[in-house]
Amino acid sequence: MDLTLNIQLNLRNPTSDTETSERVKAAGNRKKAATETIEEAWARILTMKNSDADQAKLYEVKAAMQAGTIGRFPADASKRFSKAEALRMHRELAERQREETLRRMVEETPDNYELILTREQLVDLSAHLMAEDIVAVDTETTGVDVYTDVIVGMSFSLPNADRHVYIPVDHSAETPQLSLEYVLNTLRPFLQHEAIGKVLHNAMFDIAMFRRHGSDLKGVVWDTMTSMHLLNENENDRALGGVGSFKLKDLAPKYLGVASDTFDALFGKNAQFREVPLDLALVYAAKDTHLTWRLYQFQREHMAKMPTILEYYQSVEVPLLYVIVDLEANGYILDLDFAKEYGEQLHKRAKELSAELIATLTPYHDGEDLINLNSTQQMRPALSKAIGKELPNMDAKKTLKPLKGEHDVIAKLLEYKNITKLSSTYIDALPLKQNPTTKRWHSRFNPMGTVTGRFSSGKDEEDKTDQGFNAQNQPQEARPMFVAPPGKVLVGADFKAQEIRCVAYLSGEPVLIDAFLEERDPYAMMASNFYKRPYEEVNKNPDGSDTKERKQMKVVWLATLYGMSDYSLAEMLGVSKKEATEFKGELFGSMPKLSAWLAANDEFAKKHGFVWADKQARKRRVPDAKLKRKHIPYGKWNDPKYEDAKKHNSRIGRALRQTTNARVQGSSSIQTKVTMIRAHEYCVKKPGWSLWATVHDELIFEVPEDFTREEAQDIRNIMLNSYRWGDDVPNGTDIEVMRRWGEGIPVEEWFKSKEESE
DNA sequence: ATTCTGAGCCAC
DNA sequence: AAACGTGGCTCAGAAT
Repeated sequence: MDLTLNIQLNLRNPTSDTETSERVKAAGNRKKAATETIEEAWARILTMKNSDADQAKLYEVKAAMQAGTIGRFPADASKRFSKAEALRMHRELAERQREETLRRMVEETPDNYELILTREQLVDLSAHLMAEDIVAVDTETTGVDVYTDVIVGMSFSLPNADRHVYIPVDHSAETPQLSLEYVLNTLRPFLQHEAIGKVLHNAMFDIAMFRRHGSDLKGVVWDTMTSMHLLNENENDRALGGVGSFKLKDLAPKYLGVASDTFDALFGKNAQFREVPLDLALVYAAKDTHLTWRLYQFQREHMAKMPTILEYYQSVEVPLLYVIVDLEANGYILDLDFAKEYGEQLHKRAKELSAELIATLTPYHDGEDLINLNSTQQMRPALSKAIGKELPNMDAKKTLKPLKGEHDVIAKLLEYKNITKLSSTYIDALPLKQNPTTKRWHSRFNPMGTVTGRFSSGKDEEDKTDQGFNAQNQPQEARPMFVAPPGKVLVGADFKAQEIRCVAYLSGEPVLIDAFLEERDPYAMMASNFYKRPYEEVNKNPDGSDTKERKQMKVVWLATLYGMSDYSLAEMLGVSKKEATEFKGELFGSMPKLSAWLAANDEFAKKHGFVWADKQARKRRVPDAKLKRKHIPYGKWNDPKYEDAKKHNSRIGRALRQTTNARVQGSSSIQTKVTMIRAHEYCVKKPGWSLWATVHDELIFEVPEDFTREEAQDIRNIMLNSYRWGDDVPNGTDIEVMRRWGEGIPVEEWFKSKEESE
């Protein structure tokens, strides 16, 4: 209601022409009296130290004043003209522009945009929807919590009929509207029609929203947001030419040449769409599906030129959307008693440590206030003085840990940091994120959240409820908070050595392939090959622990996969750089096919500016790989003249480090996603079964606790056979059963102990 | 008062 | 010179 009033008020503009000219006149009169003219004031204000944003605003106001469109506020006119006043005038200017934009939007509403308000209109629309092949769909809601918020309207773009409609169902306008229930019932044949395609921007949100209101949205064939990720995963990155986001409003200007204002810019920050007047709601909402449709056509055309990507998108990423909606909706149960008890333990210990640390460090702290143990800025100088040694930074692993044995204060600080991180980020924070509607905890899994194709997990950009959390970085200590529902258990299945198997397949390296064929540990196999010693001897120590050689091989392996320099490798292994270089040289000398593959990845990227994931399903564009290195003469490294050259070269280095990793991580993510789709298909056929989570190389299921050996075997088959690395490299999996996350026993043991207790 | 950035650290 | 890939969250401190 507020907004409607505002708009009406503002259309009867308070700063009418006569008033404006009066103000201009008043300002002019006072100008003579003042010691400073407006021109002088502007000169003074514009030479002040203003931020870029402020400076731009100031110029806008100056131009508007000169054009006579805005004058000084009468209340301010007696005072000296200040920057603050100019900025207040800018706010009025911006507000007028906003109103003008809204007025124009309504005035210029295209003829084929229609508001659907009556049963007759809806019945007619329904018939036309059923005659379409593909329709663009969007919902307008009260918020982004798909378990709590409600639909206030929905829009559709019908390409065959050339119509773009908005159906308000819960706007606070006085105009009578159709009820949501009636609309959903009438449109159900369309919404649930598998063969009538649906195109959306961020489809997971709308699928979940429709489901919440009791109507599945079937037949989604394209998501302009996820497909944009596939077409340009760097769209987020302005340094690589992206627009900085994957929002429809940001993509439309770039790819369709259509200017598009954001919701916030048009309606204000915390505006509710249901308060937007219907004529305005129509043009805004219908434009959304119209743009979605046009973006779809554009994307479709471009992806068709990359048929392997198109095939992957349609057969994996699109079906996956439904899988993730289910996975997220299933959610988690947390053991709040566990969290409370554990949290109290942590607080108690943190308090003790905090008191001791403050007592020790206060004499070395310069500030007036008590030293803040969480501030690296305060802690570094104080701690340096306390131990009599200048610390370069406060990095726990690199800087503090090596000094732990010598200085009790550092040992205590490390324990303190550990505990406070654990409690503030996980143990205390998670219990507060329970969803008010479902009473469960729901994380977000973004299937296109990374540039390589892995999932990211966390909260929604637009989410103001603070209920989201990253489910993929829960530390070992926090995982037991997550418990299986009553009568169920969690079954975790990982891809054993997923990325190394992937490398074995992509490179064709026989040393690696043989390791997997013989079901041997690849690190031990590499160690055996490298040190020319028997496999058993380098695999496990007599006490069952991992050998030094195997551990070292794992470090080197991962280092290489991620493009680590010899310098860093030496640091990590505790040897000289020369030794590290030799070590790597010999190791990879013993695996020529792998070495050739690594080199080929870089060469390909240098030539083409991108690399492929498996089966050319996905590209990772690294345009910086094509740049030519700039020469920096010896001894000039610290010359400021070469700052840009250094930056330039480090971009190239970074791009080349990304190539191999992107191929491996990208291909592995495809394996995980395909397997998830198969796993989901299996779950929907089994009462009580659901997918619970995925953590990159791992799937976790929620299943009835009386699940059978046969069903466990089904899970194994799904893991091993849904996506294979060619014919030569077998997959591997370990399956475990848990009542609490992270406290698993091997599935065989689970069945054995069950039989024994019977 | 709100938003942004960097340091640091959790996961794979 | 920099030196390990992909993410997200919290806190401090600065910027707006």
